[in-house]
Amino acid sequence: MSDPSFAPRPTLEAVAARAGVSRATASRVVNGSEGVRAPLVERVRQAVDELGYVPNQAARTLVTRHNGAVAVIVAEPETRFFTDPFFAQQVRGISKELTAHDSQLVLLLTEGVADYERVGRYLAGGHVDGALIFSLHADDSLPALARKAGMPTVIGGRPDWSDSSTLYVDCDNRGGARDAVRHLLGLGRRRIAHIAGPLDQTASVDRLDGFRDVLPDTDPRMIVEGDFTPEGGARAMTELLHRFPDLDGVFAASDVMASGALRMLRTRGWRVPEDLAVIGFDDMVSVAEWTDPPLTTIRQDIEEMGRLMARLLLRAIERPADPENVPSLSSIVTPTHLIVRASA
Amino acid sequence: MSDPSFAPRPTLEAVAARAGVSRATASRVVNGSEGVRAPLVERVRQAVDELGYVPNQAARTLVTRHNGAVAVIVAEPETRFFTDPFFAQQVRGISKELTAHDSQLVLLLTEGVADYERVGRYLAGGHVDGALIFSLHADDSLPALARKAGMPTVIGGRPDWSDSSTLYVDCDNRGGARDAVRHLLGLGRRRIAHIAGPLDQTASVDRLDGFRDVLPDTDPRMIVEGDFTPEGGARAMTELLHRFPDLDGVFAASDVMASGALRMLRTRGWRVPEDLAVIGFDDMVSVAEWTDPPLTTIRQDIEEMGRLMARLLLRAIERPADPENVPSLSSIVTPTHLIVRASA
DNA sequence: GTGAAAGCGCTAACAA
DNA sequence: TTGTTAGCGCTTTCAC
Repeated sequence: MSDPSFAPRPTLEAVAARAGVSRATASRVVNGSEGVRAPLVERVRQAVDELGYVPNQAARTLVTRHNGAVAVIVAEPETRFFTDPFFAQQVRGISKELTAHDSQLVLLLTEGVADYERVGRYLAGGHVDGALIFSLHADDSLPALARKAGMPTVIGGRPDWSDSSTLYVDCDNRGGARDAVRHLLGLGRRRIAHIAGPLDQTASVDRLDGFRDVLPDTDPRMIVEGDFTPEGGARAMTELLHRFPDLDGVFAASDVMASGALRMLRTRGWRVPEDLAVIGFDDMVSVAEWTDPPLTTIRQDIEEMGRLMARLLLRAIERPADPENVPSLSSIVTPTHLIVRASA
Repeated sequence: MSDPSFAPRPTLEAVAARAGVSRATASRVVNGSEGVRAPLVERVRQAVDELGYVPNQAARTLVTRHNGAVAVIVAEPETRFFTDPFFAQQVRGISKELTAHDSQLVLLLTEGVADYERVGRYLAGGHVDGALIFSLHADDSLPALARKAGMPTVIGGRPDWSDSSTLYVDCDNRGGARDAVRHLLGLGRRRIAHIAGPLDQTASVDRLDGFRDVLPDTDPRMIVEGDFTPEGGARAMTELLHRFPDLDGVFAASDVMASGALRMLRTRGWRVPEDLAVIGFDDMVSVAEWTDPPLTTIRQDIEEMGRLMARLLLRAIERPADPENVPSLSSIVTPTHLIVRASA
């Protein structure tokens, strides 16, 4: 094929030849090692430019055993991944941090356990230096997979097992939930219900625990499990109103669910916050600022959490856990803040 | 840690030794080559299982020169990528097709031309077998980059140059736009304006051309350029109403912009479709079904287009363009369909 | 049908 | 400071 694009890419060998040096020296220059005399550096640089040389990553990876790429694995059907702004923000943070460290983000979408085998192969195949895993549900085997593949791993959200060698980044879900409920209480509300997230996720459990910390004697029927979607939030709200027509406050475990609840309340003619105060969780700006009325909520800095996850992983990669020492890296829990808008 | 994950991964050598065969034979079995006697196949398989062997992809890539991964490059700031449901749908289609062919999707986010150097390095580094590029603006150098790296490439949307060797997948933007305008005309509307997309993108230009095909004598001031965001749609609508208070129809070049226009119209007390009929483009279900009133629009099957892009690329990879022959692969233009809801 | 051997392009000891 | 020499783990002729 005379297709120019099919001219084989130049190798380091070619660069070395052109610069009249050995492959080793060429390699040193390309990798910015110290101790190559200036004129040689110059010649090699020039050869690189003239030839349009770019190192072959596979060859490099084969010897250095790492490849400047990190996998982001989402234990959630694509539908939710692309639909819930939460993920977008987290990935944005990760992506920024990774880019700044010249590392590539490889997004691994899993449409259910069926894809896990593929993911396992990918990780074990040494495509990436580490893995970031999100949105784990109870008993998810993804972390085990990553561990078996020998991948440094950071988990988004507290895992449901405790194990000091597992790194994660989470926000203070429980504390945030307490703040939310106290805010409602401060508003004089006394009949407060909770729309929980899926209880197979620790974030949901922790927020529920926070709710109970403040209101330990709440009737269990005042707690309804949602699924982190607007529809789920609306359904839960309907159920709650059906059970307790005299509610005056609701703490929803996510803004997205709160938005569904708000929509439902409006269609039923409830006034928010007059009749019923609603508070969310997340401060997903694209949601909370656009509900009617705008949503009072508990802010967690999702993008920052993404950045922190990436940073932690990068560190874990460059400084692999030393079996002899106490692990030098540790998980991170970020603070939350009450953001008051109009709904409570 | 006595971390088991630090046991080095088994190599083909180890498998061969355990099975009592040569590395070559082990390789044949692993790769499913014909012509290895059954008992040997069995022994190798068993060794693979026992050792938990997974081929090292870097080593494999080094010799086969391809690596079962495809890059998806989005020429758009992350903000829009994660915000506009268009991308999500397209990626979903791509991801499905790729997964079905056991190929990995590597998402390369670019936050502007500054990142292009990184992307170029990545492509030339041979990390991936091909590239899918989206959302090109005029004079974007991404395709040139990919070509220089010798990457088979498929572009999402018609590129702004013509060149039969460039593969792309697009929908019939111009025909769809004509249908939209004719629908408005069929409703008896006579003062029809157009909210265009950014005119440095061919999709916008083609839709505008379709508009003009049907309404060649339209006052140029009835055409306002938006930016494919809801805010842009709202701004354009405001401007249009300011210029022509007697409008009775609007064709917006995207559902997302139409939703912004609708929101603006509602706040100003316009009734849709009574006072003003609005039609969009895309049939982004998550948008069009939820506007008030639900949006009449021109449907393009975005997910399917994603699938087609991936399929085309996969074919281009396995059957590299032969300069001697006429290219055996060709671009694809998919049909559009009018979807009538309530807004027009 | 199976194995021996030659690399793929690169980095990293080790010598010089 | 520079070059020589081994591999990294795998696929793939080419003999047997």
